[in-house]
Amino acid sequence: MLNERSVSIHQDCGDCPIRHRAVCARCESDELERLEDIKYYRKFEAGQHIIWASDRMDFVGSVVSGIATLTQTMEDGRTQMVGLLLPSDFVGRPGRSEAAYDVVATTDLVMCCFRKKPFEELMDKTLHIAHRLLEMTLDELDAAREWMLVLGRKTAREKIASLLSIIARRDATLKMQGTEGPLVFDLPLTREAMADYLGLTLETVSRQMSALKKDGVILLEGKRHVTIPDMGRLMEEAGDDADGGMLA
Amino acid sequence: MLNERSVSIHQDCGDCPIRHRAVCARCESDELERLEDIKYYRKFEAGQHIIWASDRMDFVGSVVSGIATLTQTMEDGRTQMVGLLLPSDFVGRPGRSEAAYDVVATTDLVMCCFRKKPFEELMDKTLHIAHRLLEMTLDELDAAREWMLVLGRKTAREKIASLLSIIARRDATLKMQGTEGPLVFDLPLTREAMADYLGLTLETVSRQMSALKKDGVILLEGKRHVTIPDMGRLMEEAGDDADGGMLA
DNA sequence: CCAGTTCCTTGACCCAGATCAACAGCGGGA
DNA sequence: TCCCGCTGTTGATCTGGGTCAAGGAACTGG
Repeated sequence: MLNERSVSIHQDCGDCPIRHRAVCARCESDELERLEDIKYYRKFEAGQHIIWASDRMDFVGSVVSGIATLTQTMEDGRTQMVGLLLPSDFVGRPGRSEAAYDVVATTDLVMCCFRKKPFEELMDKTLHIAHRLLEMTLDELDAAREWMLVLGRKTAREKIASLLSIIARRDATLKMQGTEGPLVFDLPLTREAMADYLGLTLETVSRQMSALKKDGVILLEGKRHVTIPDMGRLMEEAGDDADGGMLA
Repeated sequence: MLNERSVSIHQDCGDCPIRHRAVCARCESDELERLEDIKYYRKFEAGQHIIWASDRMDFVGSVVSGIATLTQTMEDGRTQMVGLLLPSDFVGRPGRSEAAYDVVATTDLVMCCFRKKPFEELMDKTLHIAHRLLEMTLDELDAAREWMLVLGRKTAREKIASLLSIIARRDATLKMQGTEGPLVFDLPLTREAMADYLGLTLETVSRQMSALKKDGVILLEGKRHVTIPDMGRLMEEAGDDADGGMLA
């Protein structure tokens, strides 16, 4: 609401950058047309709340570009990030009217939205949407469970390495490159956001980043620009020996 | 496999105790008949592995009675429980052939199974099944995220209180009673299993159980029989002030 | 009845990560 | 230009929960 831009961008679904990964991925052209009828775009600025926990939610949608976080907060202020939303990820929960978590844009962000009611009606008639959403939800559930292992059992160093390897891998798939050569990317998160994701304090995050840098596991240029010379090494540090647990 | 009983129990779906909560909950009688054609029961003993992580999985199913756990293990033996499966919960992942986690029966257990292939085919034609499964998966995702807050940000005492309140609430709904009066139940988990769920050691679990008992938050009779005189008090101890985060 | 198991409890000590604190780098606005 | 606010780093110290160790209670089979 506040300084959100009601945008009149309109993009043809056929040219959409997330066409083949989002909730609409499996739709045929006629189904896509019906989605196109009810879709609209919204733009959010970095730092802006997209949804407030326990607010009424009357839309669902897909992240088109930018990054958002899903966050839970206790009364005394302790916060835990419970999801990282990248382009093509789905926001919202059909069949529930209240939002369960805060959704915050960490970068400037564009969403492709649908009003909840029409989307639900369309989903009831369109197996391709229901199936794709089920598949995406199952992937997210796997990712959440992977993350439970990180939170419950890994050391601070392993946690940092796990987060870096997840971001690196997602970034690589987004750029359509393999994970053999050195990987280079910009961290989309502040040290505090990383801490909230990992169940640590920002001081510990900073210290472990410095330690990984000193040990040559990562290279740091400025605070955010990361180079990973050897992905295998990083995964060892994460305790994920080679096979690698993925996060949606 | 080993000492599993290939059972010839056959139950009419109409009389099934989980009829209204399981993946088949929304099915009409004709849809139920088709499910009935492909279903079969399997019985597992307490302690027995139902599924091994990374094994080929060629069936899915619902827990009819008993309790099972979903567990992840690192190479060095650190383990984290990532799910607690109660009657009506669904096991398996349509569209994936490898199991992602170990599934272990913690009590004697009966499952209503479907071979994966026929189930998937049926799901493709039956919206009521696809929708119910989506709904259940979304609930599990909420529960997993709720649990991420517990693992990442709560103290040992809060973790124990959280687990107890979840078990107490589930038990109450199973018995169809409210959460006003004192709640009485038997813990379905050993101290070690509780520790694996909470990301603690069994010693810490034991100490905190003793502390909660000393402070009158819970009453203990033997090691497993728990009475909760005041549910509100327990939820305060869990840091969930009153509203209460639920776990599927 | 006893020996062996499994599950649990309790104590003593230690350490990884939290907490408290000082400070450095770096835009951005007037 | 200087100042301010934000993000990040690093040091000193503290502490919650881990680790190691010694038993106790209940159950099982011989």
